Amino acid sequence: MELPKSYSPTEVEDKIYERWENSGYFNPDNLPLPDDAPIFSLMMPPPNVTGVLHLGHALENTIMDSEIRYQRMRGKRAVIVPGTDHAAVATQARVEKELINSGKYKNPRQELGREKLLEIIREYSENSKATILKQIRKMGTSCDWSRLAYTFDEKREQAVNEMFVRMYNDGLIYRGYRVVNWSVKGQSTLSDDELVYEERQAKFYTFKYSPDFPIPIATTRPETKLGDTAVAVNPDDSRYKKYIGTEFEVEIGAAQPLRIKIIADENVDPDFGTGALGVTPAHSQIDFEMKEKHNLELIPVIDKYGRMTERAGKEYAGLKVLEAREKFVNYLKENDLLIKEEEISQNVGTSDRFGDVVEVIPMLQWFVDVNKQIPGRDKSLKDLMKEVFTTGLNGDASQKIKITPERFEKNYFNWIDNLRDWCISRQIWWGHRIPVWYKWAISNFQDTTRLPDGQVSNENPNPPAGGQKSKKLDITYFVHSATTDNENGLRTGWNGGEYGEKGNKQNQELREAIASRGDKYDMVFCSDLDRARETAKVVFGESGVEIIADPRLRECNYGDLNGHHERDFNSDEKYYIEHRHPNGENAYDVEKRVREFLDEILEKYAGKKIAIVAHMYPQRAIDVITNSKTWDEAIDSDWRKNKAWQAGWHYEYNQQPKIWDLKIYGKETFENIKNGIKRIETRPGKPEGAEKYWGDFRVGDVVEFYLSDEKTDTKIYDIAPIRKVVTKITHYQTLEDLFTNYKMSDITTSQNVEEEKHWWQSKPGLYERIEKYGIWAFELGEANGNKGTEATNNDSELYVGTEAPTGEGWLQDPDTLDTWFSSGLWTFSTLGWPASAKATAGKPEKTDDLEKFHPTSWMQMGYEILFFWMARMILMSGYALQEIPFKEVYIHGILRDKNGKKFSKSAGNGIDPLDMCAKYGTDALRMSLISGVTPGNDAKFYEDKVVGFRNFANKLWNIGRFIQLAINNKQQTHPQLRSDGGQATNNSWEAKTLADKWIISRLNNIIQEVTGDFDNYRFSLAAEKLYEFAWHELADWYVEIAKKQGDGNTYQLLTTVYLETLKLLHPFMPFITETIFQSFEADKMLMIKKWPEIDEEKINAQTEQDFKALQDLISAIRSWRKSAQGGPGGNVESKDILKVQIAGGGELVAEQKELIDYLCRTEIESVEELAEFDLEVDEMKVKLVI
RNA sequence: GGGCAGUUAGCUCAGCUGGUAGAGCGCUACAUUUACACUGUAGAUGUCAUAGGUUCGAGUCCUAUACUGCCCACCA
Repeated sequence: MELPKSYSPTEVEDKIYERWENSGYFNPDNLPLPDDAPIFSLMMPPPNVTGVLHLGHALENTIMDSEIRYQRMRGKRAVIVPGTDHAAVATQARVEKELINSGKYKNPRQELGREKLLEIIREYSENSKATILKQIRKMGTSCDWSRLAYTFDEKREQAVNEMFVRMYNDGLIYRGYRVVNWSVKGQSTLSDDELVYEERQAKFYTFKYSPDFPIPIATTRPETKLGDTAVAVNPDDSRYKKYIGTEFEVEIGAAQPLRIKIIADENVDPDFGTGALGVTPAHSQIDFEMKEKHNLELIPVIDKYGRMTERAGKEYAGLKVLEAREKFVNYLKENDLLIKEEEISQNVGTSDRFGDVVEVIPMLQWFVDVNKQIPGRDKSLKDLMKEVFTTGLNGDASQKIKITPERFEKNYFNWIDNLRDWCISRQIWWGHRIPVWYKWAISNFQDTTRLPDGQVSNENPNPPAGGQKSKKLDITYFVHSATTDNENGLRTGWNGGEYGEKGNKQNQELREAIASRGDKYDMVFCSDLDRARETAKVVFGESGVEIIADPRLRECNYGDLNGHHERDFNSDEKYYIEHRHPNGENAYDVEKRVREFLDEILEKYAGKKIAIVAHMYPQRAIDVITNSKTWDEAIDSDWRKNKAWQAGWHYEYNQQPKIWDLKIYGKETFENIKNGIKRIETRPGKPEGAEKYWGDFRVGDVVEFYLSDEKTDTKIYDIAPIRKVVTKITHYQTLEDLFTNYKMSDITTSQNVEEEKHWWQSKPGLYERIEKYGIWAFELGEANGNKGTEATNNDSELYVGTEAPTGEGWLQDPDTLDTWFSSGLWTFSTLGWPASAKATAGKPEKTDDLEKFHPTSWMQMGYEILFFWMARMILMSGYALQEIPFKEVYIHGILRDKNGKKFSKSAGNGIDPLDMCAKYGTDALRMSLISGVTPGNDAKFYEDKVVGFRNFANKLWNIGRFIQLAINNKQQTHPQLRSDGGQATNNSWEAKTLADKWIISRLNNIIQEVTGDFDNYRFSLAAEKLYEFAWHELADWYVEIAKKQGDGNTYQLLTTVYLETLKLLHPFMPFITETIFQSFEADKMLMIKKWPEIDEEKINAQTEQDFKALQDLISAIRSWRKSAQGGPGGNVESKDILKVQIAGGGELVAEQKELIDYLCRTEIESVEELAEFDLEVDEMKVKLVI
């Protein structure tokens, strides 16, 4: 087959790839190798399906394909398993952005809902995936497509679920209420590693909580100070030492006065700021840790919409963070508390994907515990992650990872040392659903789609598939305005609602407040008492919304509060309680009817935004019901101070049961409860200032019992808590009452009244309270169908499993997993792990592929994902398989444009690798990505570089073309030369001349060096050496010499050297080398040819030295010719007659005279050897020294 | 604050274990030659950031310093 004049990559590349693919040799199982051939496996770092391949991917594909092709030619059973990554946040953020940019949607999550949005993302990702896979082919990557994987396909989902369940069962995954990084814009958590720090200017305020507070503190986030619970100082700080341990109560405008405890902490730098740190456990990682250490309270003042909470105080509730900051700073100024205000620059954590400032807020999320000991192993995940670089996994030196370049080890260790528990739950939808189901969480976990701008969508965008539709009410509660009666201090609720000046003003304020917030309500409810009805009408009447009066929203019927709230009986008018109706209600009755009311409207108007205008007690009842408060707590918040008619209280009602946790002493009791023996729990009324008492519980609440150690009063954790639901509550005035109303057999704790009395009497304080307040009895029922997995307890309300639980009413956690959770499994989830659903914790089960290819031989990645990915692969693999994920890892840098800037869409400097392929050929692109690049260092990419390698490809091509043309010309005289039958490479040549010996020596040298370079991952060097050899030795010299030598032997030799060179170049330039090779040997495939063997005997230093001398001489002559003849139009036709004077090597010159004459177009007349070097040049003589 | 890289020709960068400074691009001159103008031949260009040290010998090893970039922590 004759080659065209120049190489046109576009015509051959696709065909060649197809030929490779059809050959089946991408699949290692098909390679013609002995059974015991060594394995070389490599997992493709899966590109994100967020778009198309960029240059970085091109680089990765080139590196790994070069490596795999080299290994394949070395006779290894080599495989690249290809795949793509669903890239949870990245993809969803990308699609949402596009939807918003399209102008069709303002908030896609809200407007489309979970299923529809997921559908769109799926479609997008499938398109993107298809494109990417095509592009990978285009790059020439020799992957085994039969093993193609996707982090979000069914098999990988199994792996993810299996891993989650195992880690959960081993206690390494836990659900906890802890501070997390929260993107307000993205409405999702982020891991610590996903934060991008930006330097910004900020104001640094120094202030005091109150005039007499002894320690000033400084902050850039004053608004969070509304949630401070401590001030930390350095234990050695003489200024503050005396205050350590004391507690202050300060009133700074929060819902309740702050109790500030002065604590000592080593980490406080006495020289920074005021040397004292205001501790805000709810909104700072470090402060949260202090809270754990010093047992502080936690007050969340910022909510997940980036607005201030009720706890921040009525003045602040609902304000955006920045508004609150301004307001609080003003407050400080007005009260003369602000000491200093200075400009500083600080690092602010922002979200890479969503682009907003990240808030730290406390939330219930899932975490991987990196410090806990792995059951059955003497190490934590953190230890394990270190071990693989030190002693080797489990102390096995063969399970040690080698990293190139080594310096990244240090980075890695530094990162590990700072590693906190890994938050793995995300609130975005695109990703692996957390394999946890909740029985009681039907509405608790529904997605709220309230936006940062305050808009609220009441439609549940995520109706659980096949399950119950979750329900929720969005309630804003307003207290009616003051009537003239009120103003006169009369509490004559039944009377009409005439407004005085104050009432009218309040009404006006309320209308304005509602209007300014743009609040729209679907319904307004009010109590049937006049003043509430009036207020509702005045305030909402014009909006046309229906106003419904409901008697259940009344103030209490002035009932007998029956001893539950002692303070209420004080009648200090603080709580409006009077005793008009002896048979009226108590607070719990109010709660009961309010709950009925709520249940009813929830049934009818689920998802609606409603306003309620009523009185104080129903509001407290709602507070109790929705916020799990006790009545005491509800009563404690002084509603009048907080201008309820302006702000309104905001509640979400969703029928979620309260879950209480309760200590149980005595294992027998615990077991009785666990085993479902019917039981009545009895408790006396509330001890003063004590924790919960039974009067706080209500029917439907869930009680979680923990077994506690009587002596130390601590929970015994190796006994899982059990859960029961409260089915009935009765209050008895005396123990006798209790025992007459219950059958004794129902009661397991005591056999009779006397015994029970005896027990109580032994605890005088308690018994007195029974005497005074009576006793509560509770009946407990089974909390419904909550069978967890084997390793967890049977009574958990949550189910963790690889598949959905059977039975009614289970709802899967709507959260998804951090994308790196699935990426971490990549090296083995791609190989069929888990082998079966029966695989049990700690016992790796192996598929054939897993057995054969894991740990993988090699991995390459950019340093920017070292922590994200490498660390997590080590964690997952080391945990689940007790194996390292890969034996060696090669770190490459990132590509930058010619100005050193990162490539990015926004910078507009993006280069599409496919454009480069089309313009210059894939091989040229590959070479340009490989050469001039050192491991771990960034490299600049510019088009000129590709042009250079395109030229090189063409040079390579034309050498082949020359050989073939020459051979065809010679065929008459040398019939053994054939270009098409394979005989051309039969090695039937002999290195006869100096040039022959030289090129063979050089070839072997190159083989040796390039092989060494490959083995040490010096790809760049290998590529450059081959470039140099092929062009400047083979083409520039030997090809020219071959023209002179011109015999069959020479061409045979030339062909051999050439084809060997093609083999060496094949890993870098697969397409062109394969194409040329097949034009020489049509029935063979270069891809699986054996890598050239070094024949060390053929390496001859003397030969190379001699030839070098010859080259120097020829160069010198040419140089002389040029300078001697000078200027253009020199005489080229006629040959110059030369007399050569030379210091040493005269023999060589004489011997190579003909060649020199040929290459220099000269005629050497004589050669004279001189003793001394003298580089003068005259007309016809060349003097030089060798 | 801790760490890691880099500083070599006009530009982009090699230079692995210390042994007389390299490549590509660009630049200059010549050449239309039968594989290739996507070419060939010849040529110019460097106190290898600075200062010390080790060594027979240092771009390479050691110690400081300067500048540039990156990572981590802090950011009250």
